[in-house]
Amino acid sequence: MSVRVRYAPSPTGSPHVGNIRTALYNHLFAKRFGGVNILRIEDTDRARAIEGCEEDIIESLRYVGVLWQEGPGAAAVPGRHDFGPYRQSERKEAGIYEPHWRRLLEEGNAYWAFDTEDELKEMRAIQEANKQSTGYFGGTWREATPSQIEQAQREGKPGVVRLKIPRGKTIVIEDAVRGRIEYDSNLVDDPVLIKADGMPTYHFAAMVDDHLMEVTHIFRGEEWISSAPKHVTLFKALGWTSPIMVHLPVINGRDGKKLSKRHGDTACLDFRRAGFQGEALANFIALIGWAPGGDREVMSMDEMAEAFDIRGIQPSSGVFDLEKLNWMSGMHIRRTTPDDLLSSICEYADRGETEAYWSGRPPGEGEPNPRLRLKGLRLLSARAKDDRSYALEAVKLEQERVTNLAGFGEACLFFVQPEVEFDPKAVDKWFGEPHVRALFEWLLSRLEGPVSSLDSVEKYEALLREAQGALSLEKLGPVVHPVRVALTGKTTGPGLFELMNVLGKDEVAKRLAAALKELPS
RNA sequence: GGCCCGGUGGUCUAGCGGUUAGGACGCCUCCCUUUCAAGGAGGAAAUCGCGGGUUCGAGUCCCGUCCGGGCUACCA
Repeated sequence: MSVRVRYAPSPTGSPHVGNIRTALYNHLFAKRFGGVNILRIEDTDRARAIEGCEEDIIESLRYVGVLWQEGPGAAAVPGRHDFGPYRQSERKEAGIYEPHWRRLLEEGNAYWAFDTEDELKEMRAIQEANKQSTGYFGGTWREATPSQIEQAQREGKPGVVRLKIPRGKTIVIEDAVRGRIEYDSNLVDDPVLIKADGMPTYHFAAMVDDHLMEVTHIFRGEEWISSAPKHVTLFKALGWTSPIMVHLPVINGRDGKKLSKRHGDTACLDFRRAGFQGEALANFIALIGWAPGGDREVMSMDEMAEAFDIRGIQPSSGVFDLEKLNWMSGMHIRRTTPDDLLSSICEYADRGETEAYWSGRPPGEGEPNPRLRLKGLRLLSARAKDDRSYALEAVKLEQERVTNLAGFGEACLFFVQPEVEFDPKAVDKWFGEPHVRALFEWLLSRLEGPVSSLDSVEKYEALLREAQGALSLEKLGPVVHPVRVALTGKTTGPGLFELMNVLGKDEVAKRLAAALKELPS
């Protein structure tokens, strides 16, 4: 039987990295075994539904490179059996669930219950007072007679359908990650299958859909593990075989607590806004909770799919370590071809959310200066439009010292800004040296004079070495460093000769002249 | 409270009865070098949560215990 898996989010918020990791595992697993990945929207809770959420889900998936062959946003394949619709609200409307719960009722595996909210609350209070487990273990309705039920219905009481969990048994679940887990069925309460508004609950809809959609493996968060006995009971009652369950460990924040807003970026799309490439994020989150064989870490989506194996999934929870993401992101930046990289940078720079993301951060304290970053990004993207090869050369020179798309903003800024913005510390460090004025003037005279063509890295190097000799300097450093500050405004960056070669003779001359004016008199 | 899951350096992890407990991020040192990175070579950092067993031998198996987490909804 071929593999069929599903990512089944409920549209209650923008998916965070933990959710997306689940989606990623589904994709990797399907891809590894040539199976199908399904996107199914679990929108059975009308009260919690958030408008526009489905778009966020789809965008998040596309961003990290998760593919799905069935469900909203999937391209229809002619001739293939369609298991849709793929939104549970639509499935409910289509009457897909009803025959199954009716059957459960008829066969005595489920029952109507008409407890009011207050009655339920009171029951729970009593259970708590008596230190019993809370939940619906029978109440007044599990063993109600048909006439009692009829009467309640006649009175128009709102009712729910509950699954009748068999008592006095051991319910066994086989988890692919943790192995065999046993539950005392007396401790498993009767879950609601159909709510009073007629909508199915997760417990019912998800399992019915998994069966109908011929799902073979259920990848889901660990938080579902304790309701798994309800699910296997349901499958059994319906005479269906349960898919293999794969419960995934949770991802925590730095402090070991569940990932939340106070950890900063947690939504998948936050990382797109921050400038991480989708594949880098995917690589990183895949490795929280899963280890491919060997010592491999930096992997493309294809490489991960090839290596993906449930046996490599960790049962223990993991921590989201931004430092390591940064490193991994840098590795992916280096693996990207310069041409693709430039395209990604421009796309990133041009996206509206980028500006919103960075301009909303306070300047200072942290490393990146949002103002310079945005300025660089904007200018670089503009430059790429009318002189792509220039922008490409700039990107190439910065490629190995930048860790994500956003970093090209400040890194490439000096290449594309009309006037260099000097870092005061760089100026303090080098422009005060006594030989600098003479150095700049010497270079300027050579550049403005009838020099032979300066069209290679080597020629720039030769020029600077000549300057070193002309000024009788022992080392090349005193030549290189001030010139670097003059041309870039900074003390760090690509090799000076390389960068001069990209800037070109005229621009170098212009900047040297401008720098001369910055020198203390 | 009850039930369930988890526990190897700060972090991600390898390990599947016998290893000097391996790798990666981060940190430190050195090399390379015009700076910063990248790259290379080293280093500090884990009595494998703790305590008992089983065994010639335990991170690996068993029990207990502690700590962390999840569930305990007509939410998913």
